[in-house]
This record gives sequence, C-alpha cells and structure tokens, in this order.
Amino acid sequence: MEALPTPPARIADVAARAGVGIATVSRVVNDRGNVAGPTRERVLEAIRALEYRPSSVAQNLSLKRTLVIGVVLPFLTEASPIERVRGVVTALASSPYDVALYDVESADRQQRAFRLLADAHRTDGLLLVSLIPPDEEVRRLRAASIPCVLIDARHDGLPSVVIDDIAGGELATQYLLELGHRRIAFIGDKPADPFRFQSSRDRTIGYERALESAGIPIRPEYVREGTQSRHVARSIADELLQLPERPSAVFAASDVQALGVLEAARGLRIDVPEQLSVIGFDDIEIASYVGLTTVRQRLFESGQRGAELLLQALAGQPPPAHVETLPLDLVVRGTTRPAR
Amino acid sequence: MEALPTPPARIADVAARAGVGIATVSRVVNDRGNVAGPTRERVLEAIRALEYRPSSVAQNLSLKRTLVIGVVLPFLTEASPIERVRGVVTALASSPYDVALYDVESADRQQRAFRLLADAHRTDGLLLVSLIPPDEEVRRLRAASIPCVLIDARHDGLPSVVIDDIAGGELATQYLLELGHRRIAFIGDKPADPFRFQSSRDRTIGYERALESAGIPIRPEYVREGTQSRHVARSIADELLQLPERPSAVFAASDVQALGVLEAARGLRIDVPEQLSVIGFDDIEIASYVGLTTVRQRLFESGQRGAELLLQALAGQPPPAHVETLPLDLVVRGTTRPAR
DNA sequence: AGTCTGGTTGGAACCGCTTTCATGAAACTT
DNA sequence: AAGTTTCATGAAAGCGGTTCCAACCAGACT
Repeated sequence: MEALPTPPARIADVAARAGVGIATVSRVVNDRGNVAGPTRERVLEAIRALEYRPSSVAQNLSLKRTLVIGVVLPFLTEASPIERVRGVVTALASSPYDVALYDVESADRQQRAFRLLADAHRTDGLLLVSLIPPDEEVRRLRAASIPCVLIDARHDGLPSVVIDDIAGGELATQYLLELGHRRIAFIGDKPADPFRFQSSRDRTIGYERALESAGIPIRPEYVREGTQSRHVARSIADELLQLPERPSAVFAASDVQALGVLEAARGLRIDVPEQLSVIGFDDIEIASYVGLTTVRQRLFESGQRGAELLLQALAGQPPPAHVETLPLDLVVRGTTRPAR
Repeated sequence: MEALPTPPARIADVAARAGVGIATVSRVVNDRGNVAGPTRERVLEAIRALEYRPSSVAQNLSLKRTLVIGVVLPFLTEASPIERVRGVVTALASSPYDVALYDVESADRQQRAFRLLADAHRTDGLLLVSLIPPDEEVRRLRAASIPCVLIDARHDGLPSVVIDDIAGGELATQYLLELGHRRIAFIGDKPADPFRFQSSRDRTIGYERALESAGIPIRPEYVREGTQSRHVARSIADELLQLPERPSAVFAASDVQALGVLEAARGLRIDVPEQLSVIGFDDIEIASYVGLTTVRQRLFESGQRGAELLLQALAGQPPPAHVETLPLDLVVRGTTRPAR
C-alpha cells in the first residue's frame, strides 16, 4: 500500500468538494467572517477528507508577510552566540514566527546575508547578533520598513540590546583590586577582526579606568591581545606569567580566554587561586564546571529580549527604548582569592 | 535626509521604466532566454535605479519551492544537537537554501512542528535530528514529495545518518575491560523520554554484550538510568560509588553524565583515574578541557552529511545509501587507567 | 403585502513573479 | 521575390491564497 505522490489539495479542491466558493473556504479556515453552521461543517468535512493545508507561500504573497524572522550572526562556532540564539528561539516559540539562521563567518557570507536582508520579502524582521550592518543596508531596511533589532551591537537609529562593556571591565578589575591585587594583567580580543565591534576594546577601557581610579599605573606589558581562542590565550598567558614581575591576577576578556590562562598556569605549575587569580567574562557553561570566577553577561536573555523587542515592532508598536542595557553580575567562584 | 518608507519596486515598475514587458525583465533578472543587448541594458539600468529585488515570496509561489530547509530538533539546550546544527549550517552555506530552525522541547511544540512539516509548502526539505517522525507524518511527507533525512534516528524508508550505538557501547566497555577492570558500572539515559530514540538503550546493549563476551556477569546494581543531566548523573554516581563493592570504572552514556560522575567522585574524595576510571560518550567540547576519556561521535559531521544527503535528494538524485553509519573513535584522555 | 435589514455567499481582483504562446520583424532559403 | 526560419518580445495564464463587493435570501417591520 504505497502512498503515491498525490498533489496536495488546493483551496479550490476543497471548495469544489464542499460545493461552495473559495471565499467561503478561506473564511472557514481563517475563522473570519460569518459562515452558516451547516456550510462550515461541509467545508470542514472536505478539508478533513482532502487533508487540505493552506499553502503558506501563497498566504505569504497574499498577505505580504513571511512569518519568518532572520537571525544573522557570526561565529556560530562559539558558545556565546549560541546561547543568544537559544534565547531567540525560546522567545519566538510561542509566536507565529519561524527562525531562519544565517551564519556569516566569512566576509562574502556576510555579503550574501546582507544581500538577503535587502530582499524586502524574505523575512518580516531581522535580528542582528554581534554585527553592525552597513549604513546602506540600514537605509534599505528602513525603506522597506523591515524592523530590525541589534543584539550585542549598536547602530544609530536601531533599537538594540547590549551590555555596558566598560562597566563590565571595571567590575572585574575592581573586584581584583578589592582583593588586594596590584599587578593585574589583561588579555583582550584582537580588534583586527572585521566583524568585531568594540566589546573587547571597551572592556580594556573599563580595566584601565579601574586601575586609574585606584591610582595604579597601567603597565603596557600587562595588556595583551589575541584572537578569541583558548590556544592563543594560553600562549599569551605563558609569556605573561613568565615576566620578571609576574602578575598576581589576570582578567581575560572572555571565559574561553580565561580557560587558556588556567591551562598556562597549570603548565607552569602556578597554583590557581593561591598564586594567581583569574577572572573571565561571559559565564559560559564550562565556567561553572571549572569553577571560574567571571562577569556574567546574560546571553540567553539578550536573545530573548531582542526577540521580544522585535516582536513588539512587528506588532506595530515602536520599540520602547532605543538601547536596552542588560545588567552584568560578578560571579565569584574558585579562581580568585585575596592577594597575599 | 530621512529615507521615507518607499514601497519596494515590483517587476512591473521596472518594466514600465525600461519601456518593456515584464516577461523581458524576468528574463534579464534570471538570465534566461534571449534578450537583445540594448534592451538588456535598459532593463538593468531600471533595476539599478529602482533598487529592484525580486520578491522571493512571489518567486516561491510561482516556482513552487521555498529554498528553505527545515531543521527540527529537540533539546537545543544541549551541546550535541548544536554541533549537528553547525554541521548543517556549514553544509548548506554554499547552497541556495536557508535554514529554518524548529526546536521541539515539549510535546506540543513537537506537535506544532509536525503540523508544519505537513504543510506541503513551507520547506523544500526536512532534516530531523534525534527525532522519529510518526508514520502518519512520514506518509504525508512522501505524498507531498518533500525529501527528508534523519540524523541520529532511523525510520523505515527514510535515509538517515547514524552511529552504531551498540558498537559504541562495546567499544567503551571493551576498553575498560582491556585496562583490566572487572567491576564496571553503566549510567544511561532515561528512556522514558517521549522523544528519545533508543541510543542509550543500544549503548546499554553494547555494554552488556562486551561484558558477556568477557565472561563477566552483569550486576543489576551497576546498571543505572537517569535523565541526561550532570546533576542527576551525579546523584546516581553518588550511590554507585558508595556500594559495598564499589565499581572501579564507570561508563556513562554521555559526556554530560560523565561530568556528573567526576563531580561525585570529587565529592567523595575518590581520585580519578587512580581509584576510578570514567569514560563518556560524545566528545563534547568540555570533554577535551576536562581531559575526559570518551567515545567520540562526529556530531558536526552528522549534520553536514545529513545536509549533503538532503541536498542530493533535492537535486533529484535518490539518496544513495539508506542508512549511513558514521564511525566512532575512542579518545583516550586522562580519566581512565589500568585497574590495579 | 411591500420594503428594510443584516447575515451568507460567490465572483473577481489582487499579491508579484514565471512561463507559455502568439506575433511581428529580421535573416535566411531556394 | 516569395517562403521559411529564427529571434526578440509582450500579453496573458497560471501559482494558491485573501478580501472587497455585489447579489441573494430570510425574517422584521410598517
């Protein structure tokens, strides 16, 4: 009993079978307008018999919407964007919208994605994660009145969900200062990255600001940069920890890098936290397992919140706040301790 | 200079401006058919001036396709499905297809997703991850000729990408046996889960088979089940490690659970691997950091391969192999050691 | 009994694109 | 020079829905 490929029923088939006009079928399907009881029954019967499902593509064309929200983000490889996506998916789960994912590792991928954004009909709304759209595209989006919300990025005139990276940098550094540390090193992201915004740079500023207000001079040899990877961070930390005057604490701009620092310390037989305090940023899942002290940024929530804002915009309400700043929390675990 | 919301140009606008028919514009846009040089130029000029982008929704309706591949999966919260999605996204990056994500944590979400699958027009193809579709839906899919590939799941008549869980269970257990362990415990997934396939059960079978062929009787008190979480695994391991005859090795059906075992051991001051060997399954990212010995399954590759198979099916080629089994590798790290 | 009113209904236009098909002009035959 | 191809082109018919609008019908009202 092989089910042969039957073309799916169209609205006209249903109408014919029920002996009514297509308009009536549409009314029944969408529960709109007045349809007399018996008529409705006949239509429903026909729908059941034919296993009719309205073609969403046709609906989309007719209603000029797609019920798709595009999520554009770089580095799907990393833990943090994924957390954000999870937030987005969760927030959109109870909405009628689907989530389309666009990963833009490379520049041409980004090109492609933005070309797509420019297609005024592919998505109803856009969520850009850790990505700053070119002005040109923003203009197009606006012209096509496609709402767009940024997550972990800013752009004039677009609503966004962000954190205060400067404050975060200060928070971490101040905590180390309170613990009595004076020789505090910093490992940041390499800002050369074409996509990267200035999160890391801002965290550096926070770091410097905290040191300054504590009256501690900034030592250039304590401030390093490398790509966002454990491996690179490890080798940077290796150098750092073999300086004549070894830092007693390291603030890494991300947990991933902090893990690299921990590895380096282990390799050099430097006990953490006895001889070295380490603090990270993000609070990714591994952090809790390893017991890493860190600055938690609410990744999941950022996605969720961004999606909510977009949903509001889609519902016709103008986005309430232009820039929404999510709070940061210091999560003290086992890799930090008062300086001796 | 505010860009006011101008309705996007339609094909008719372009045609009017270029002084040609819409058919000609379509030909130029799709690079199909013959269009005289000068005419083409005029059309291109008009397209440029009007910033015309064909509406993909309209194209979809006309061409009866969507260029969307739906990826349905439960537990986006966990590390392994995400790795698979990454594989899918990567494989599909250079294709014209977009990826729509459907997370189906709860039963009604699953309901919704399958209802969606049944909509013959929303996606061109489907990738089901760790999910077995009801026969009814499979029938519908076939009737609508929507190709569908399963990843980490099987269903008669649908191509799938899987691993040999039995062999994996044997692999892990045999390794422990080779190390001289005789008291080997097993912690598996709770099979009560409505979505869950029988991966965990199969791994149990592999475990039992390995013990049997080594002539070692299976002790029921050594075989436990709990939900896929570190927390639950930890408490199970807690009990296990306080049995009168404590096992010398534990095989956990997933790395996440293995991490729970490590925690339990730490809590009980049982040294790993000196006093207890632990082996996991999956090889998620944390595993390498923690130095967990495990059975690697190629998650990323499973997504990638599944997407490739689907692409082939979409291109009209029937899927070559019905069930594709990905290899498993034993990854020896620091949590296993010969029995004393 | 005749007109009004309001709920039901179906025809037809429209959403924006692709593609078939007919048409006319240009190029080629014989 | 007349007939036959070939090529470029546009009108129109889908694709499968939604919705405006006019037509119809029954009961309510005068």
